[in-house]
Amino acid sequence: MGGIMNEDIWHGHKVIMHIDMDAFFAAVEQKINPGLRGRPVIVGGPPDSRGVVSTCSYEARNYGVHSAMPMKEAYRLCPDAVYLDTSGGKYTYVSVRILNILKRYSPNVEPVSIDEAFVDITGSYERFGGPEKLARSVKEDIKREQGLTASIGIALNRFVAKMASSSSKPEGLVIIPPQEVKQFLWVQPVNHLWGIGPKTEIALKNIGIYSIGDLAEESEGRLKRMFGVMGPVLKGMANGEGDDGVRLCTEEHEAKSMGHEHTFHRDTNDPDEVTGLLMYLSDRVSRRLRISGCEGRTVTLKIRKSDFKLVTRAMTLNVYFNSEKVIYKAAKKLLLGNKFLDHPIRLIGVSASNLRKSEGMIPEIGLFDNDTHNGTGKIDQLLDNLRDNHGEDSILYASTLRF
DNA sequence: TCTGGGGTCCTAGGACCC
DNA sequence: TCTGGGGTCCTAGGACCC
Repeated sequence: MGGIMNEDIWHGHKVIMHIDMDAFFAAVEQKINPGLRGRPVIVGGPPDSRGVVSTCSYEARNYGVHSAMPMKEAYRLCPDAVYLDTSGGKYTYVSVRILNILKRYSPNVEPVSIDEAFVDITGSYERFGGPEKLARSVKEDIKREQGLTASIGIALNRFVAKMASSSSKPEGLVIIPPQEVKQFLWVQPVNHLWGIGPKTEIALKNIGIYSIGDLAEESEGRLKRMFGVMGPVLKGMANGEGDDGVRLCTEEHEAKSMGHEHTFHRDTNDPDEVTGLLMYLSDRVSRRLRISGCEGRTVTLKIRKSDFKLVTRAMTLNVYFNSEKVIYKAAKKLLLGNKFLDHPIRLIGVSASNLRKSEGMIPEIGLFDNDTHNGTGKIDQLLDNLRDNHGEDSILYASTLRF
């Protein structure tokens, strides 16, 4: 160590690795079912549904299919593809195994989503012979043990690492040394920057900013006037400045809201159909609250109308709740009180927010007495027990059976 | 082609309190 | 007569990410 040849280009910087699984859901399906290998696989539901593509295999991408594309359009482009529903359990199982692989290389692993994670390898890369050797070893482990490929980016902070991994999918490995961050960023279009979506991209183009390099040169004052607090942050990112702190997966992540939503196969304002779904969604939300030991105080009803316009109405209660009855009652009040049934509805959603951890005590109450301090009754407890022992769909409210 | 479902964060206005 | 300034809570909408 110490010779000029070995001088550490990372000295004084963190070394952050971003791992992104290639076409994750589709790749898992192809791994489980060898008959799907080499074929276009589209995960996201039946081809005639109103959904969008969640993930598709690279074979499907050759037909122009990509994620977030409406299912019906994917079908038009690639009618011979295999269409699959997403099935959470399988993917979570593989995801946990991949996180365990990553933990061999550093304890500082931050899962971003089911198929992505950041790893702070500042303190461990030397042990593996440098960042590149470490990354190659990670990819080999994932390939050998899970039969899947990943793309990896390494840089001095999280968002540059993420952009590095995105820049060479699939099976990529891109390392951006601290000295080369600006060259890497500035030639790219501005919408490649994390946090710049379609709206911001248009606003930036309107003032002549097309590349990240353009953004880096724009005056901070102008950006602040246009984008508020985000303005200067964006300029900083264009110059490679960003958060390099990795949040450990051992740190408890407290959810801020929990919700479920569903799009009807056809728009409807049939009261039975709408309230039936509302009951189902309320049930799902209350169940999630209880499983995670949370209570909420605010119920939000979300309605997407036939014209695709989104409306939300919220109600904050005086008491915390985690029972289906309380959520449903509030959601129904919001539905009827705002006359949402006067016009056809495309989607409804129910969510709970203003969350806190429940107090542990469960008061002694009668079977049909559901009006306890937090709204949890014996019936809910019975349902929880049934589902814990026999599965999530072992019991449903009668009115939810149609779904 | 007609646009999912799970979230987070930010903004802005109004009610209300001191 | 007119009418402050700060703070919190709540609601609604919107941008963005995976």
